[in-house]
Parts: sequence; C-alpha cells; structure tokens
Amino acid sequence: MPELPEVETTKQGIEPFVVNQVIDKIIVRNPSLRWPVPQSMSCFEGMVIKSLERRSKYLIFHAASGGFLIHLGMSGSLRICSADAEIEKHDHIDLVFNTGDIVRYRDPRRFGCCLPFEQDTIHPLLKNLGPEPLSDDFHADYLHQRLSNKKAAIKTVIMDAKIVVGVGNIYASEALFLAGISPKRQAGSISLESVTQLVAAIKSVLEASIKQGGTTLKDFVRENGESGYFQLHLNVYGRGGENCFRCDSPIVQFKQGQRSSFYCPTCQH
DNA sequence: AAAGATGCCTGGTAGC
DNA sequence: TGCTACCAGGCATCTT
Repeated sequence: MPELPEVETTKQGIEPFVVNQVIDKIIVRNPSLRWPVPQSMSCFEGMVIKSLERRSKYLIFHAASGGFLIHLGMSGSLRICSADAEIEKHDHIDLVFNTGDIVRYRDPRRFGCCLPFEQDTIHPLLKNLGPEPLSDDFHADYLHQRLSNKKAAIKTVIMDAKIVVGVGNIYASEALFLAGISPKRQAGSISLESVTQLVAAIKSVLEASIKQGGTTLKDFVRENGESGYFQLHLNVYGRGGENCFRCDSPIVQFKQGQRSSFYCPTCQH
C-alpha cells in the first residue's frame, strides 16, 4: 500500500524524468479508476510539466497551464519505462514524454485516481486538508488544540486528513505504541505531554519509513515501485497474539471502525 | 449544524 | 483446484 513515504519516494524517483519535460501523448487504457479519468486529460499533450509536488498522498503535476493530480490508492504505482517495455494487465495509463521515457501508472484495484484541474484553481480534493505531518505546522500545540473536546478514539482522529494528512492505518498503530497511548483513548482526554510524544512518534515513524524508501529508490527507477513499509521494524501492526517487544505481554488486535488496530494493553494507556 | 459512524469501490491472498 | 472471507485508503453518505 502506498502510504505517504512511498508516495514521497515515488515523487523523488520520477521527478528527474518529468520536470521540464514535454508530454507527447497520454494513453488511457482503462479510465475506470475511483473516478473516471476524463477525456480532457489529452489537453496536456504537448505541454511541459513545470513541477511535481506531493500534498498528502497526492502527486500533483503542474503543467504549463493547469495540471493534474494522481493518487495511487492502495495498490497503485508509477514507474519509469521505455517504449519497448511490456504492457501488463493493470497498466492503465501512460504519460509518454518526448524524451522517450514513459511514466506508467499501474493499479490492480483501481482505488486511485487521475484528475485534471484548471490554471489557478485548487482541486476540491486538496481543499480542507490538514498540515503535512513532517512540516513545522504539525506540532503538539496544534494537535492538542484540534483534539480538545473530541470524543472519538484517538486512532481514528489522527487518521483524519482534516487533522493531519498521511497517517495511514499502519503508522497510526505504530505511532500510538511509541507514544504509549491506547488507540481507544478518547482524543480530547489526552494531556499536552502525551500529545507531544504522539507528534514526535508520528514524525519519527514517517521519517524512518521515508529513509527505507530511499534505499529502494534506485530499484524503483529501474523497474518496480515495490518499496516498503514492510521493511520497517513494526512493533505492533500485524502482530496480534505475539509478544510485545517491550514488556513481553501479548499484542491485542481489534476492530476500530472497519479497520484493524493493534496495541499492547500493558504499554499503552 | 457539526461530529461521528458506516458504506463502498476492487482484486490479491490466505486458509480451507 | 476452487471457494470464500478478509483486507485496505479515503471520499461520500448516512445517522445522531
């Protein structure tokens, strides 16, 4: 699953092949993504890509006029191909550059999207997003203020993109473990001191993961975008029934909303 | 009205 | 070998 670190890794991987390059052709083999890929994507043919930006888990291609955004959903990837590369089953979109390089979008589950926006507009999907977790705008006072009076469980709140972007299911569980906070805790009940630890934990988990992504950057450009959180040392995620590395008591798995949560009842309160 | 809870899209994989 | 259950991100659409 591309989480924020994977999207950042992808951005860095394709950037040299994209920025200041001209798109010759956009081939849409299957427009049935989360939302249909509009015909109007062809308007970018002949245009130069001026910059590439990541916001939350969106990649934003800024063209000479307007641009488009790509979300990788949960199974999407972008990779650099040459013209003779074999097209595989789930390769839905090609951005063919006049250098001969192709940015190929693959997404088996088609939960992702590719949507254009007009010059000087912000796409509705990018409005109302909270701060980037690794930016200075995401700090303890901010989060503590946003949590105040919230009755929902802390885990669901930190996964809410209006509060902070890019904290997926895996990182939410891991960060709460590092901060010693139970995922069930009512968000508004958490002290500023604990929130401070939580903010630090979110940043460190994401930073560690981006570092991991960096190690696979070369492989990514060569062929596959498989880079991974799975290389991370996971303390609780996916470890239901196994023993806590810190206290040796069993990790508990349960459902929060529709999602699996993992925590150590001894270490997290 | 705002906040919280639920639904939905899809295909790979684990388990039998 | 084939089947079913399960999982996941995040927006849309309900409830309360």
